[in-house]
Amino acid sequence: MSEKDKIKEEAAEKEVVSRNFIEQAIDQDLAEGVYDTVHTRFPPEPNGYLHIGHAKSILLNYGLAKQYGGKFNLRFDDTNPTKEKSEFVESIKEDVRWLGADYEDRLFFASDYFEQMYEGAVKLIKKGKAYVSDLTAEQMREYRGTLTEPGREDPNRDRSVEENLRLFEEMKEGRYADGEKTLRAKIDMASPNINMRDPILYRVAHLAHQNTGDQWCIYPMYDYAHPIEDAVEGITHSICTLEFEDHRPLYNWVVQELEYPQPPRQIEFAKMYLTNVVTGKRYIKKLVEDGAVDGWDDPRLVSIAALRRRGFTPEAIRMFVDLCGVSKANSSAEYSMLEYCIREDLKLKCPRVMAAVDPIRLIIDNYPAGQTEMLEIVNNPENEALGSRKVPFSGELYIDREDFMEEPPKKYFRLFPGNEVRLMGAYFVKCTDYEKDADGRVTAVHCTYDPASRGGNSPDGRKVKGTIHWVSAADAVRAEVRLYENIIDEEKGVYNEDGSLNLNPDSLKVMSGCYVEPSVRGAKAYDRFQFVRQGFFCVDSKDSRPDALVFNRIVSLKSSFVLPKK
RNA sequence: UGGGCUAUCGCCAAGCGGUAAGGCACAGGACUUUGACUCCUGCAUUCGCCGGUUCGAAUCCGGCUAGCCCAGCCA
Repeated sequence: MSEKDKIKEEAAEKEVVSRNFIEQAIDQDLAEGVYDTVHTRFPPEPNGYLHIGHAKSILLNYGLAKQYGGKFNLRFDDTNPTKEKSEFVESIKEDVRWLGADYEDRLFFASDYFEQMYEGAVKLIKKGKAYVSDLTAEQMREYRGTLTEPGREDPNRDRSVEENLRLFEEMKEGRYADGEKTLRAKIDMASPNINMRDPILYRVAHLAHQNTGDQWCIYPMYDYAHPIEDAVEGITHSICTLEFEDHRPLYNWVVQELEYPQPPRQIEFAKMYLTNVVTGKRYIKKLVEDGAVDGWDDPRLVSIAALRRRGFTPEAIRMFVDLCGVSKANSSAEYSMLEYCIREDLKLKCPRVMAAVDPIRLIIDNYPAGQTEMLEIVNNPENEALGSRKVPFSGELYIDREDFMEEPPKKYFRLFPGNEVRLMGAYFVKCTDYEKDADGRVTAVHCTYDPASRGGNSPDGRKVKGTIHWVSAADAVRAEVRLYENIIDEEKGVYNEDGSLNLNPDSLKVMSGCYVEPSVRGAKAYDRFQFVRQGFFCVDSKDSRPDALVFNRIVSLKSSFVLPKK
């Protein structure tokens, strides 16, 4: 009965899962009948690669649509041809799809609405709400005023509707050079909100656009274009980041003046990054140019492409985003939270296999010479569905260097002279001797095995404290394993005083002579494994070949074992 | 110094006037053929600060402090 109460309580707890402030706003809108559906969008400018920060926006928007039975659009905000490339629209589409944010057939481009935007501008001019300005960029800045002083009115502010119409038409026809004329909204030059001081709606730019080519030489500004894009697509909740809060009055001004029947509602949230990561385009560009990283998808980076290559799953990223939550407080999540998510996701999904990343030989002196036997080992003790495999065992194995010590500290319960351990899934072995090279480096460890302990248990009930992993030398698959640490030196923080990055010199360790058990032979790109006692690993999609496997360490296993310092 | 926003445990984050959820991290312990996993246990007499209202305040009011954003013909 107390058992029942517990279950009840747990169920109640689940019901009470709190809603974030955006969900609360949507609930209210729905309850009040402001909207009867939810339609969101992810509106990236195709000017670079997506990173973990974008994942939050994508998954938040997609998740909301799904949760409320609504729709989700992918829309490229391509209103500034100077920065945009079709290369980026392709990579963004790939990343969004990979993350699982299904926009179905709703892929849009802001540039598809250029005609409507133009007509909207004409409408504003006719309403006396917009005018053509002759001010240069520099003059514009002077007239704008400062944070504390109001701006001054544009000398062209009171041009007639007819003249504005003619001038704007001429802008469109290409009669003016870049920067010669702009179209401005007529709002309030004395507004304490600088965004409302007659913001520019259109600028002239004689430039080919990635989507519309040479069709246009005037391009709408974000503040004018974005509300139109949302309204045209029937977006109900336009979710963006905090820095646009000041733009909301302008957003509302546009949809109101253009008289859209069901204006969308802009809601801002705080973007969240990870602590100690690099996301700045300039910085990453420099790392790539300097050869400090392998490219924009170097597994040490946190672009979506990098995370994918490292071996992260969309599920783990989704879990991470969910765990972080949504709020308006600027924050930065610790990397350990992401690590938790990927371990949690992979724990049951991956087969657990054995690999000697830094191998030394283990010779079983009393094992019949030339003999090999096949041992059946389960692939994942926590997930029977993954079945089992046969692993060859012989008298000469590889083990990891860390699993042997000549002079062990206290509480070390791996291999050392005289100590007995279990070879996982195989036999008990007792260390009898070891060999060193001229430099004093251990090259081989000798032991004897107990034939009665086959499978890993002794019939006499004898216990061992340590269990180590192994690979049969003659059957092992040679592989390269790449061990990653944060590319940033976490002790010092991301940036140096001069603005350069504090790089961690040990962020990449390439282990080239690793031995992996034969069951991984033929592993393909993105195949993931747990290397028992070590971590989760993923076949590198760029450099791995069937006959020369390359593994990326996605994340290590947690460990409370630390070797005491000598 | 104008405007906007934010402040709850090391990091996220609930809380919406009735007496501080949860997760990550961390620390103990149990279990263990992964020093993993799992399971227990611990982890904010206190909500940026100071006042006020109230029987009662993290929640309401006033004042202060700190941080973030805004003066692109970028988004």
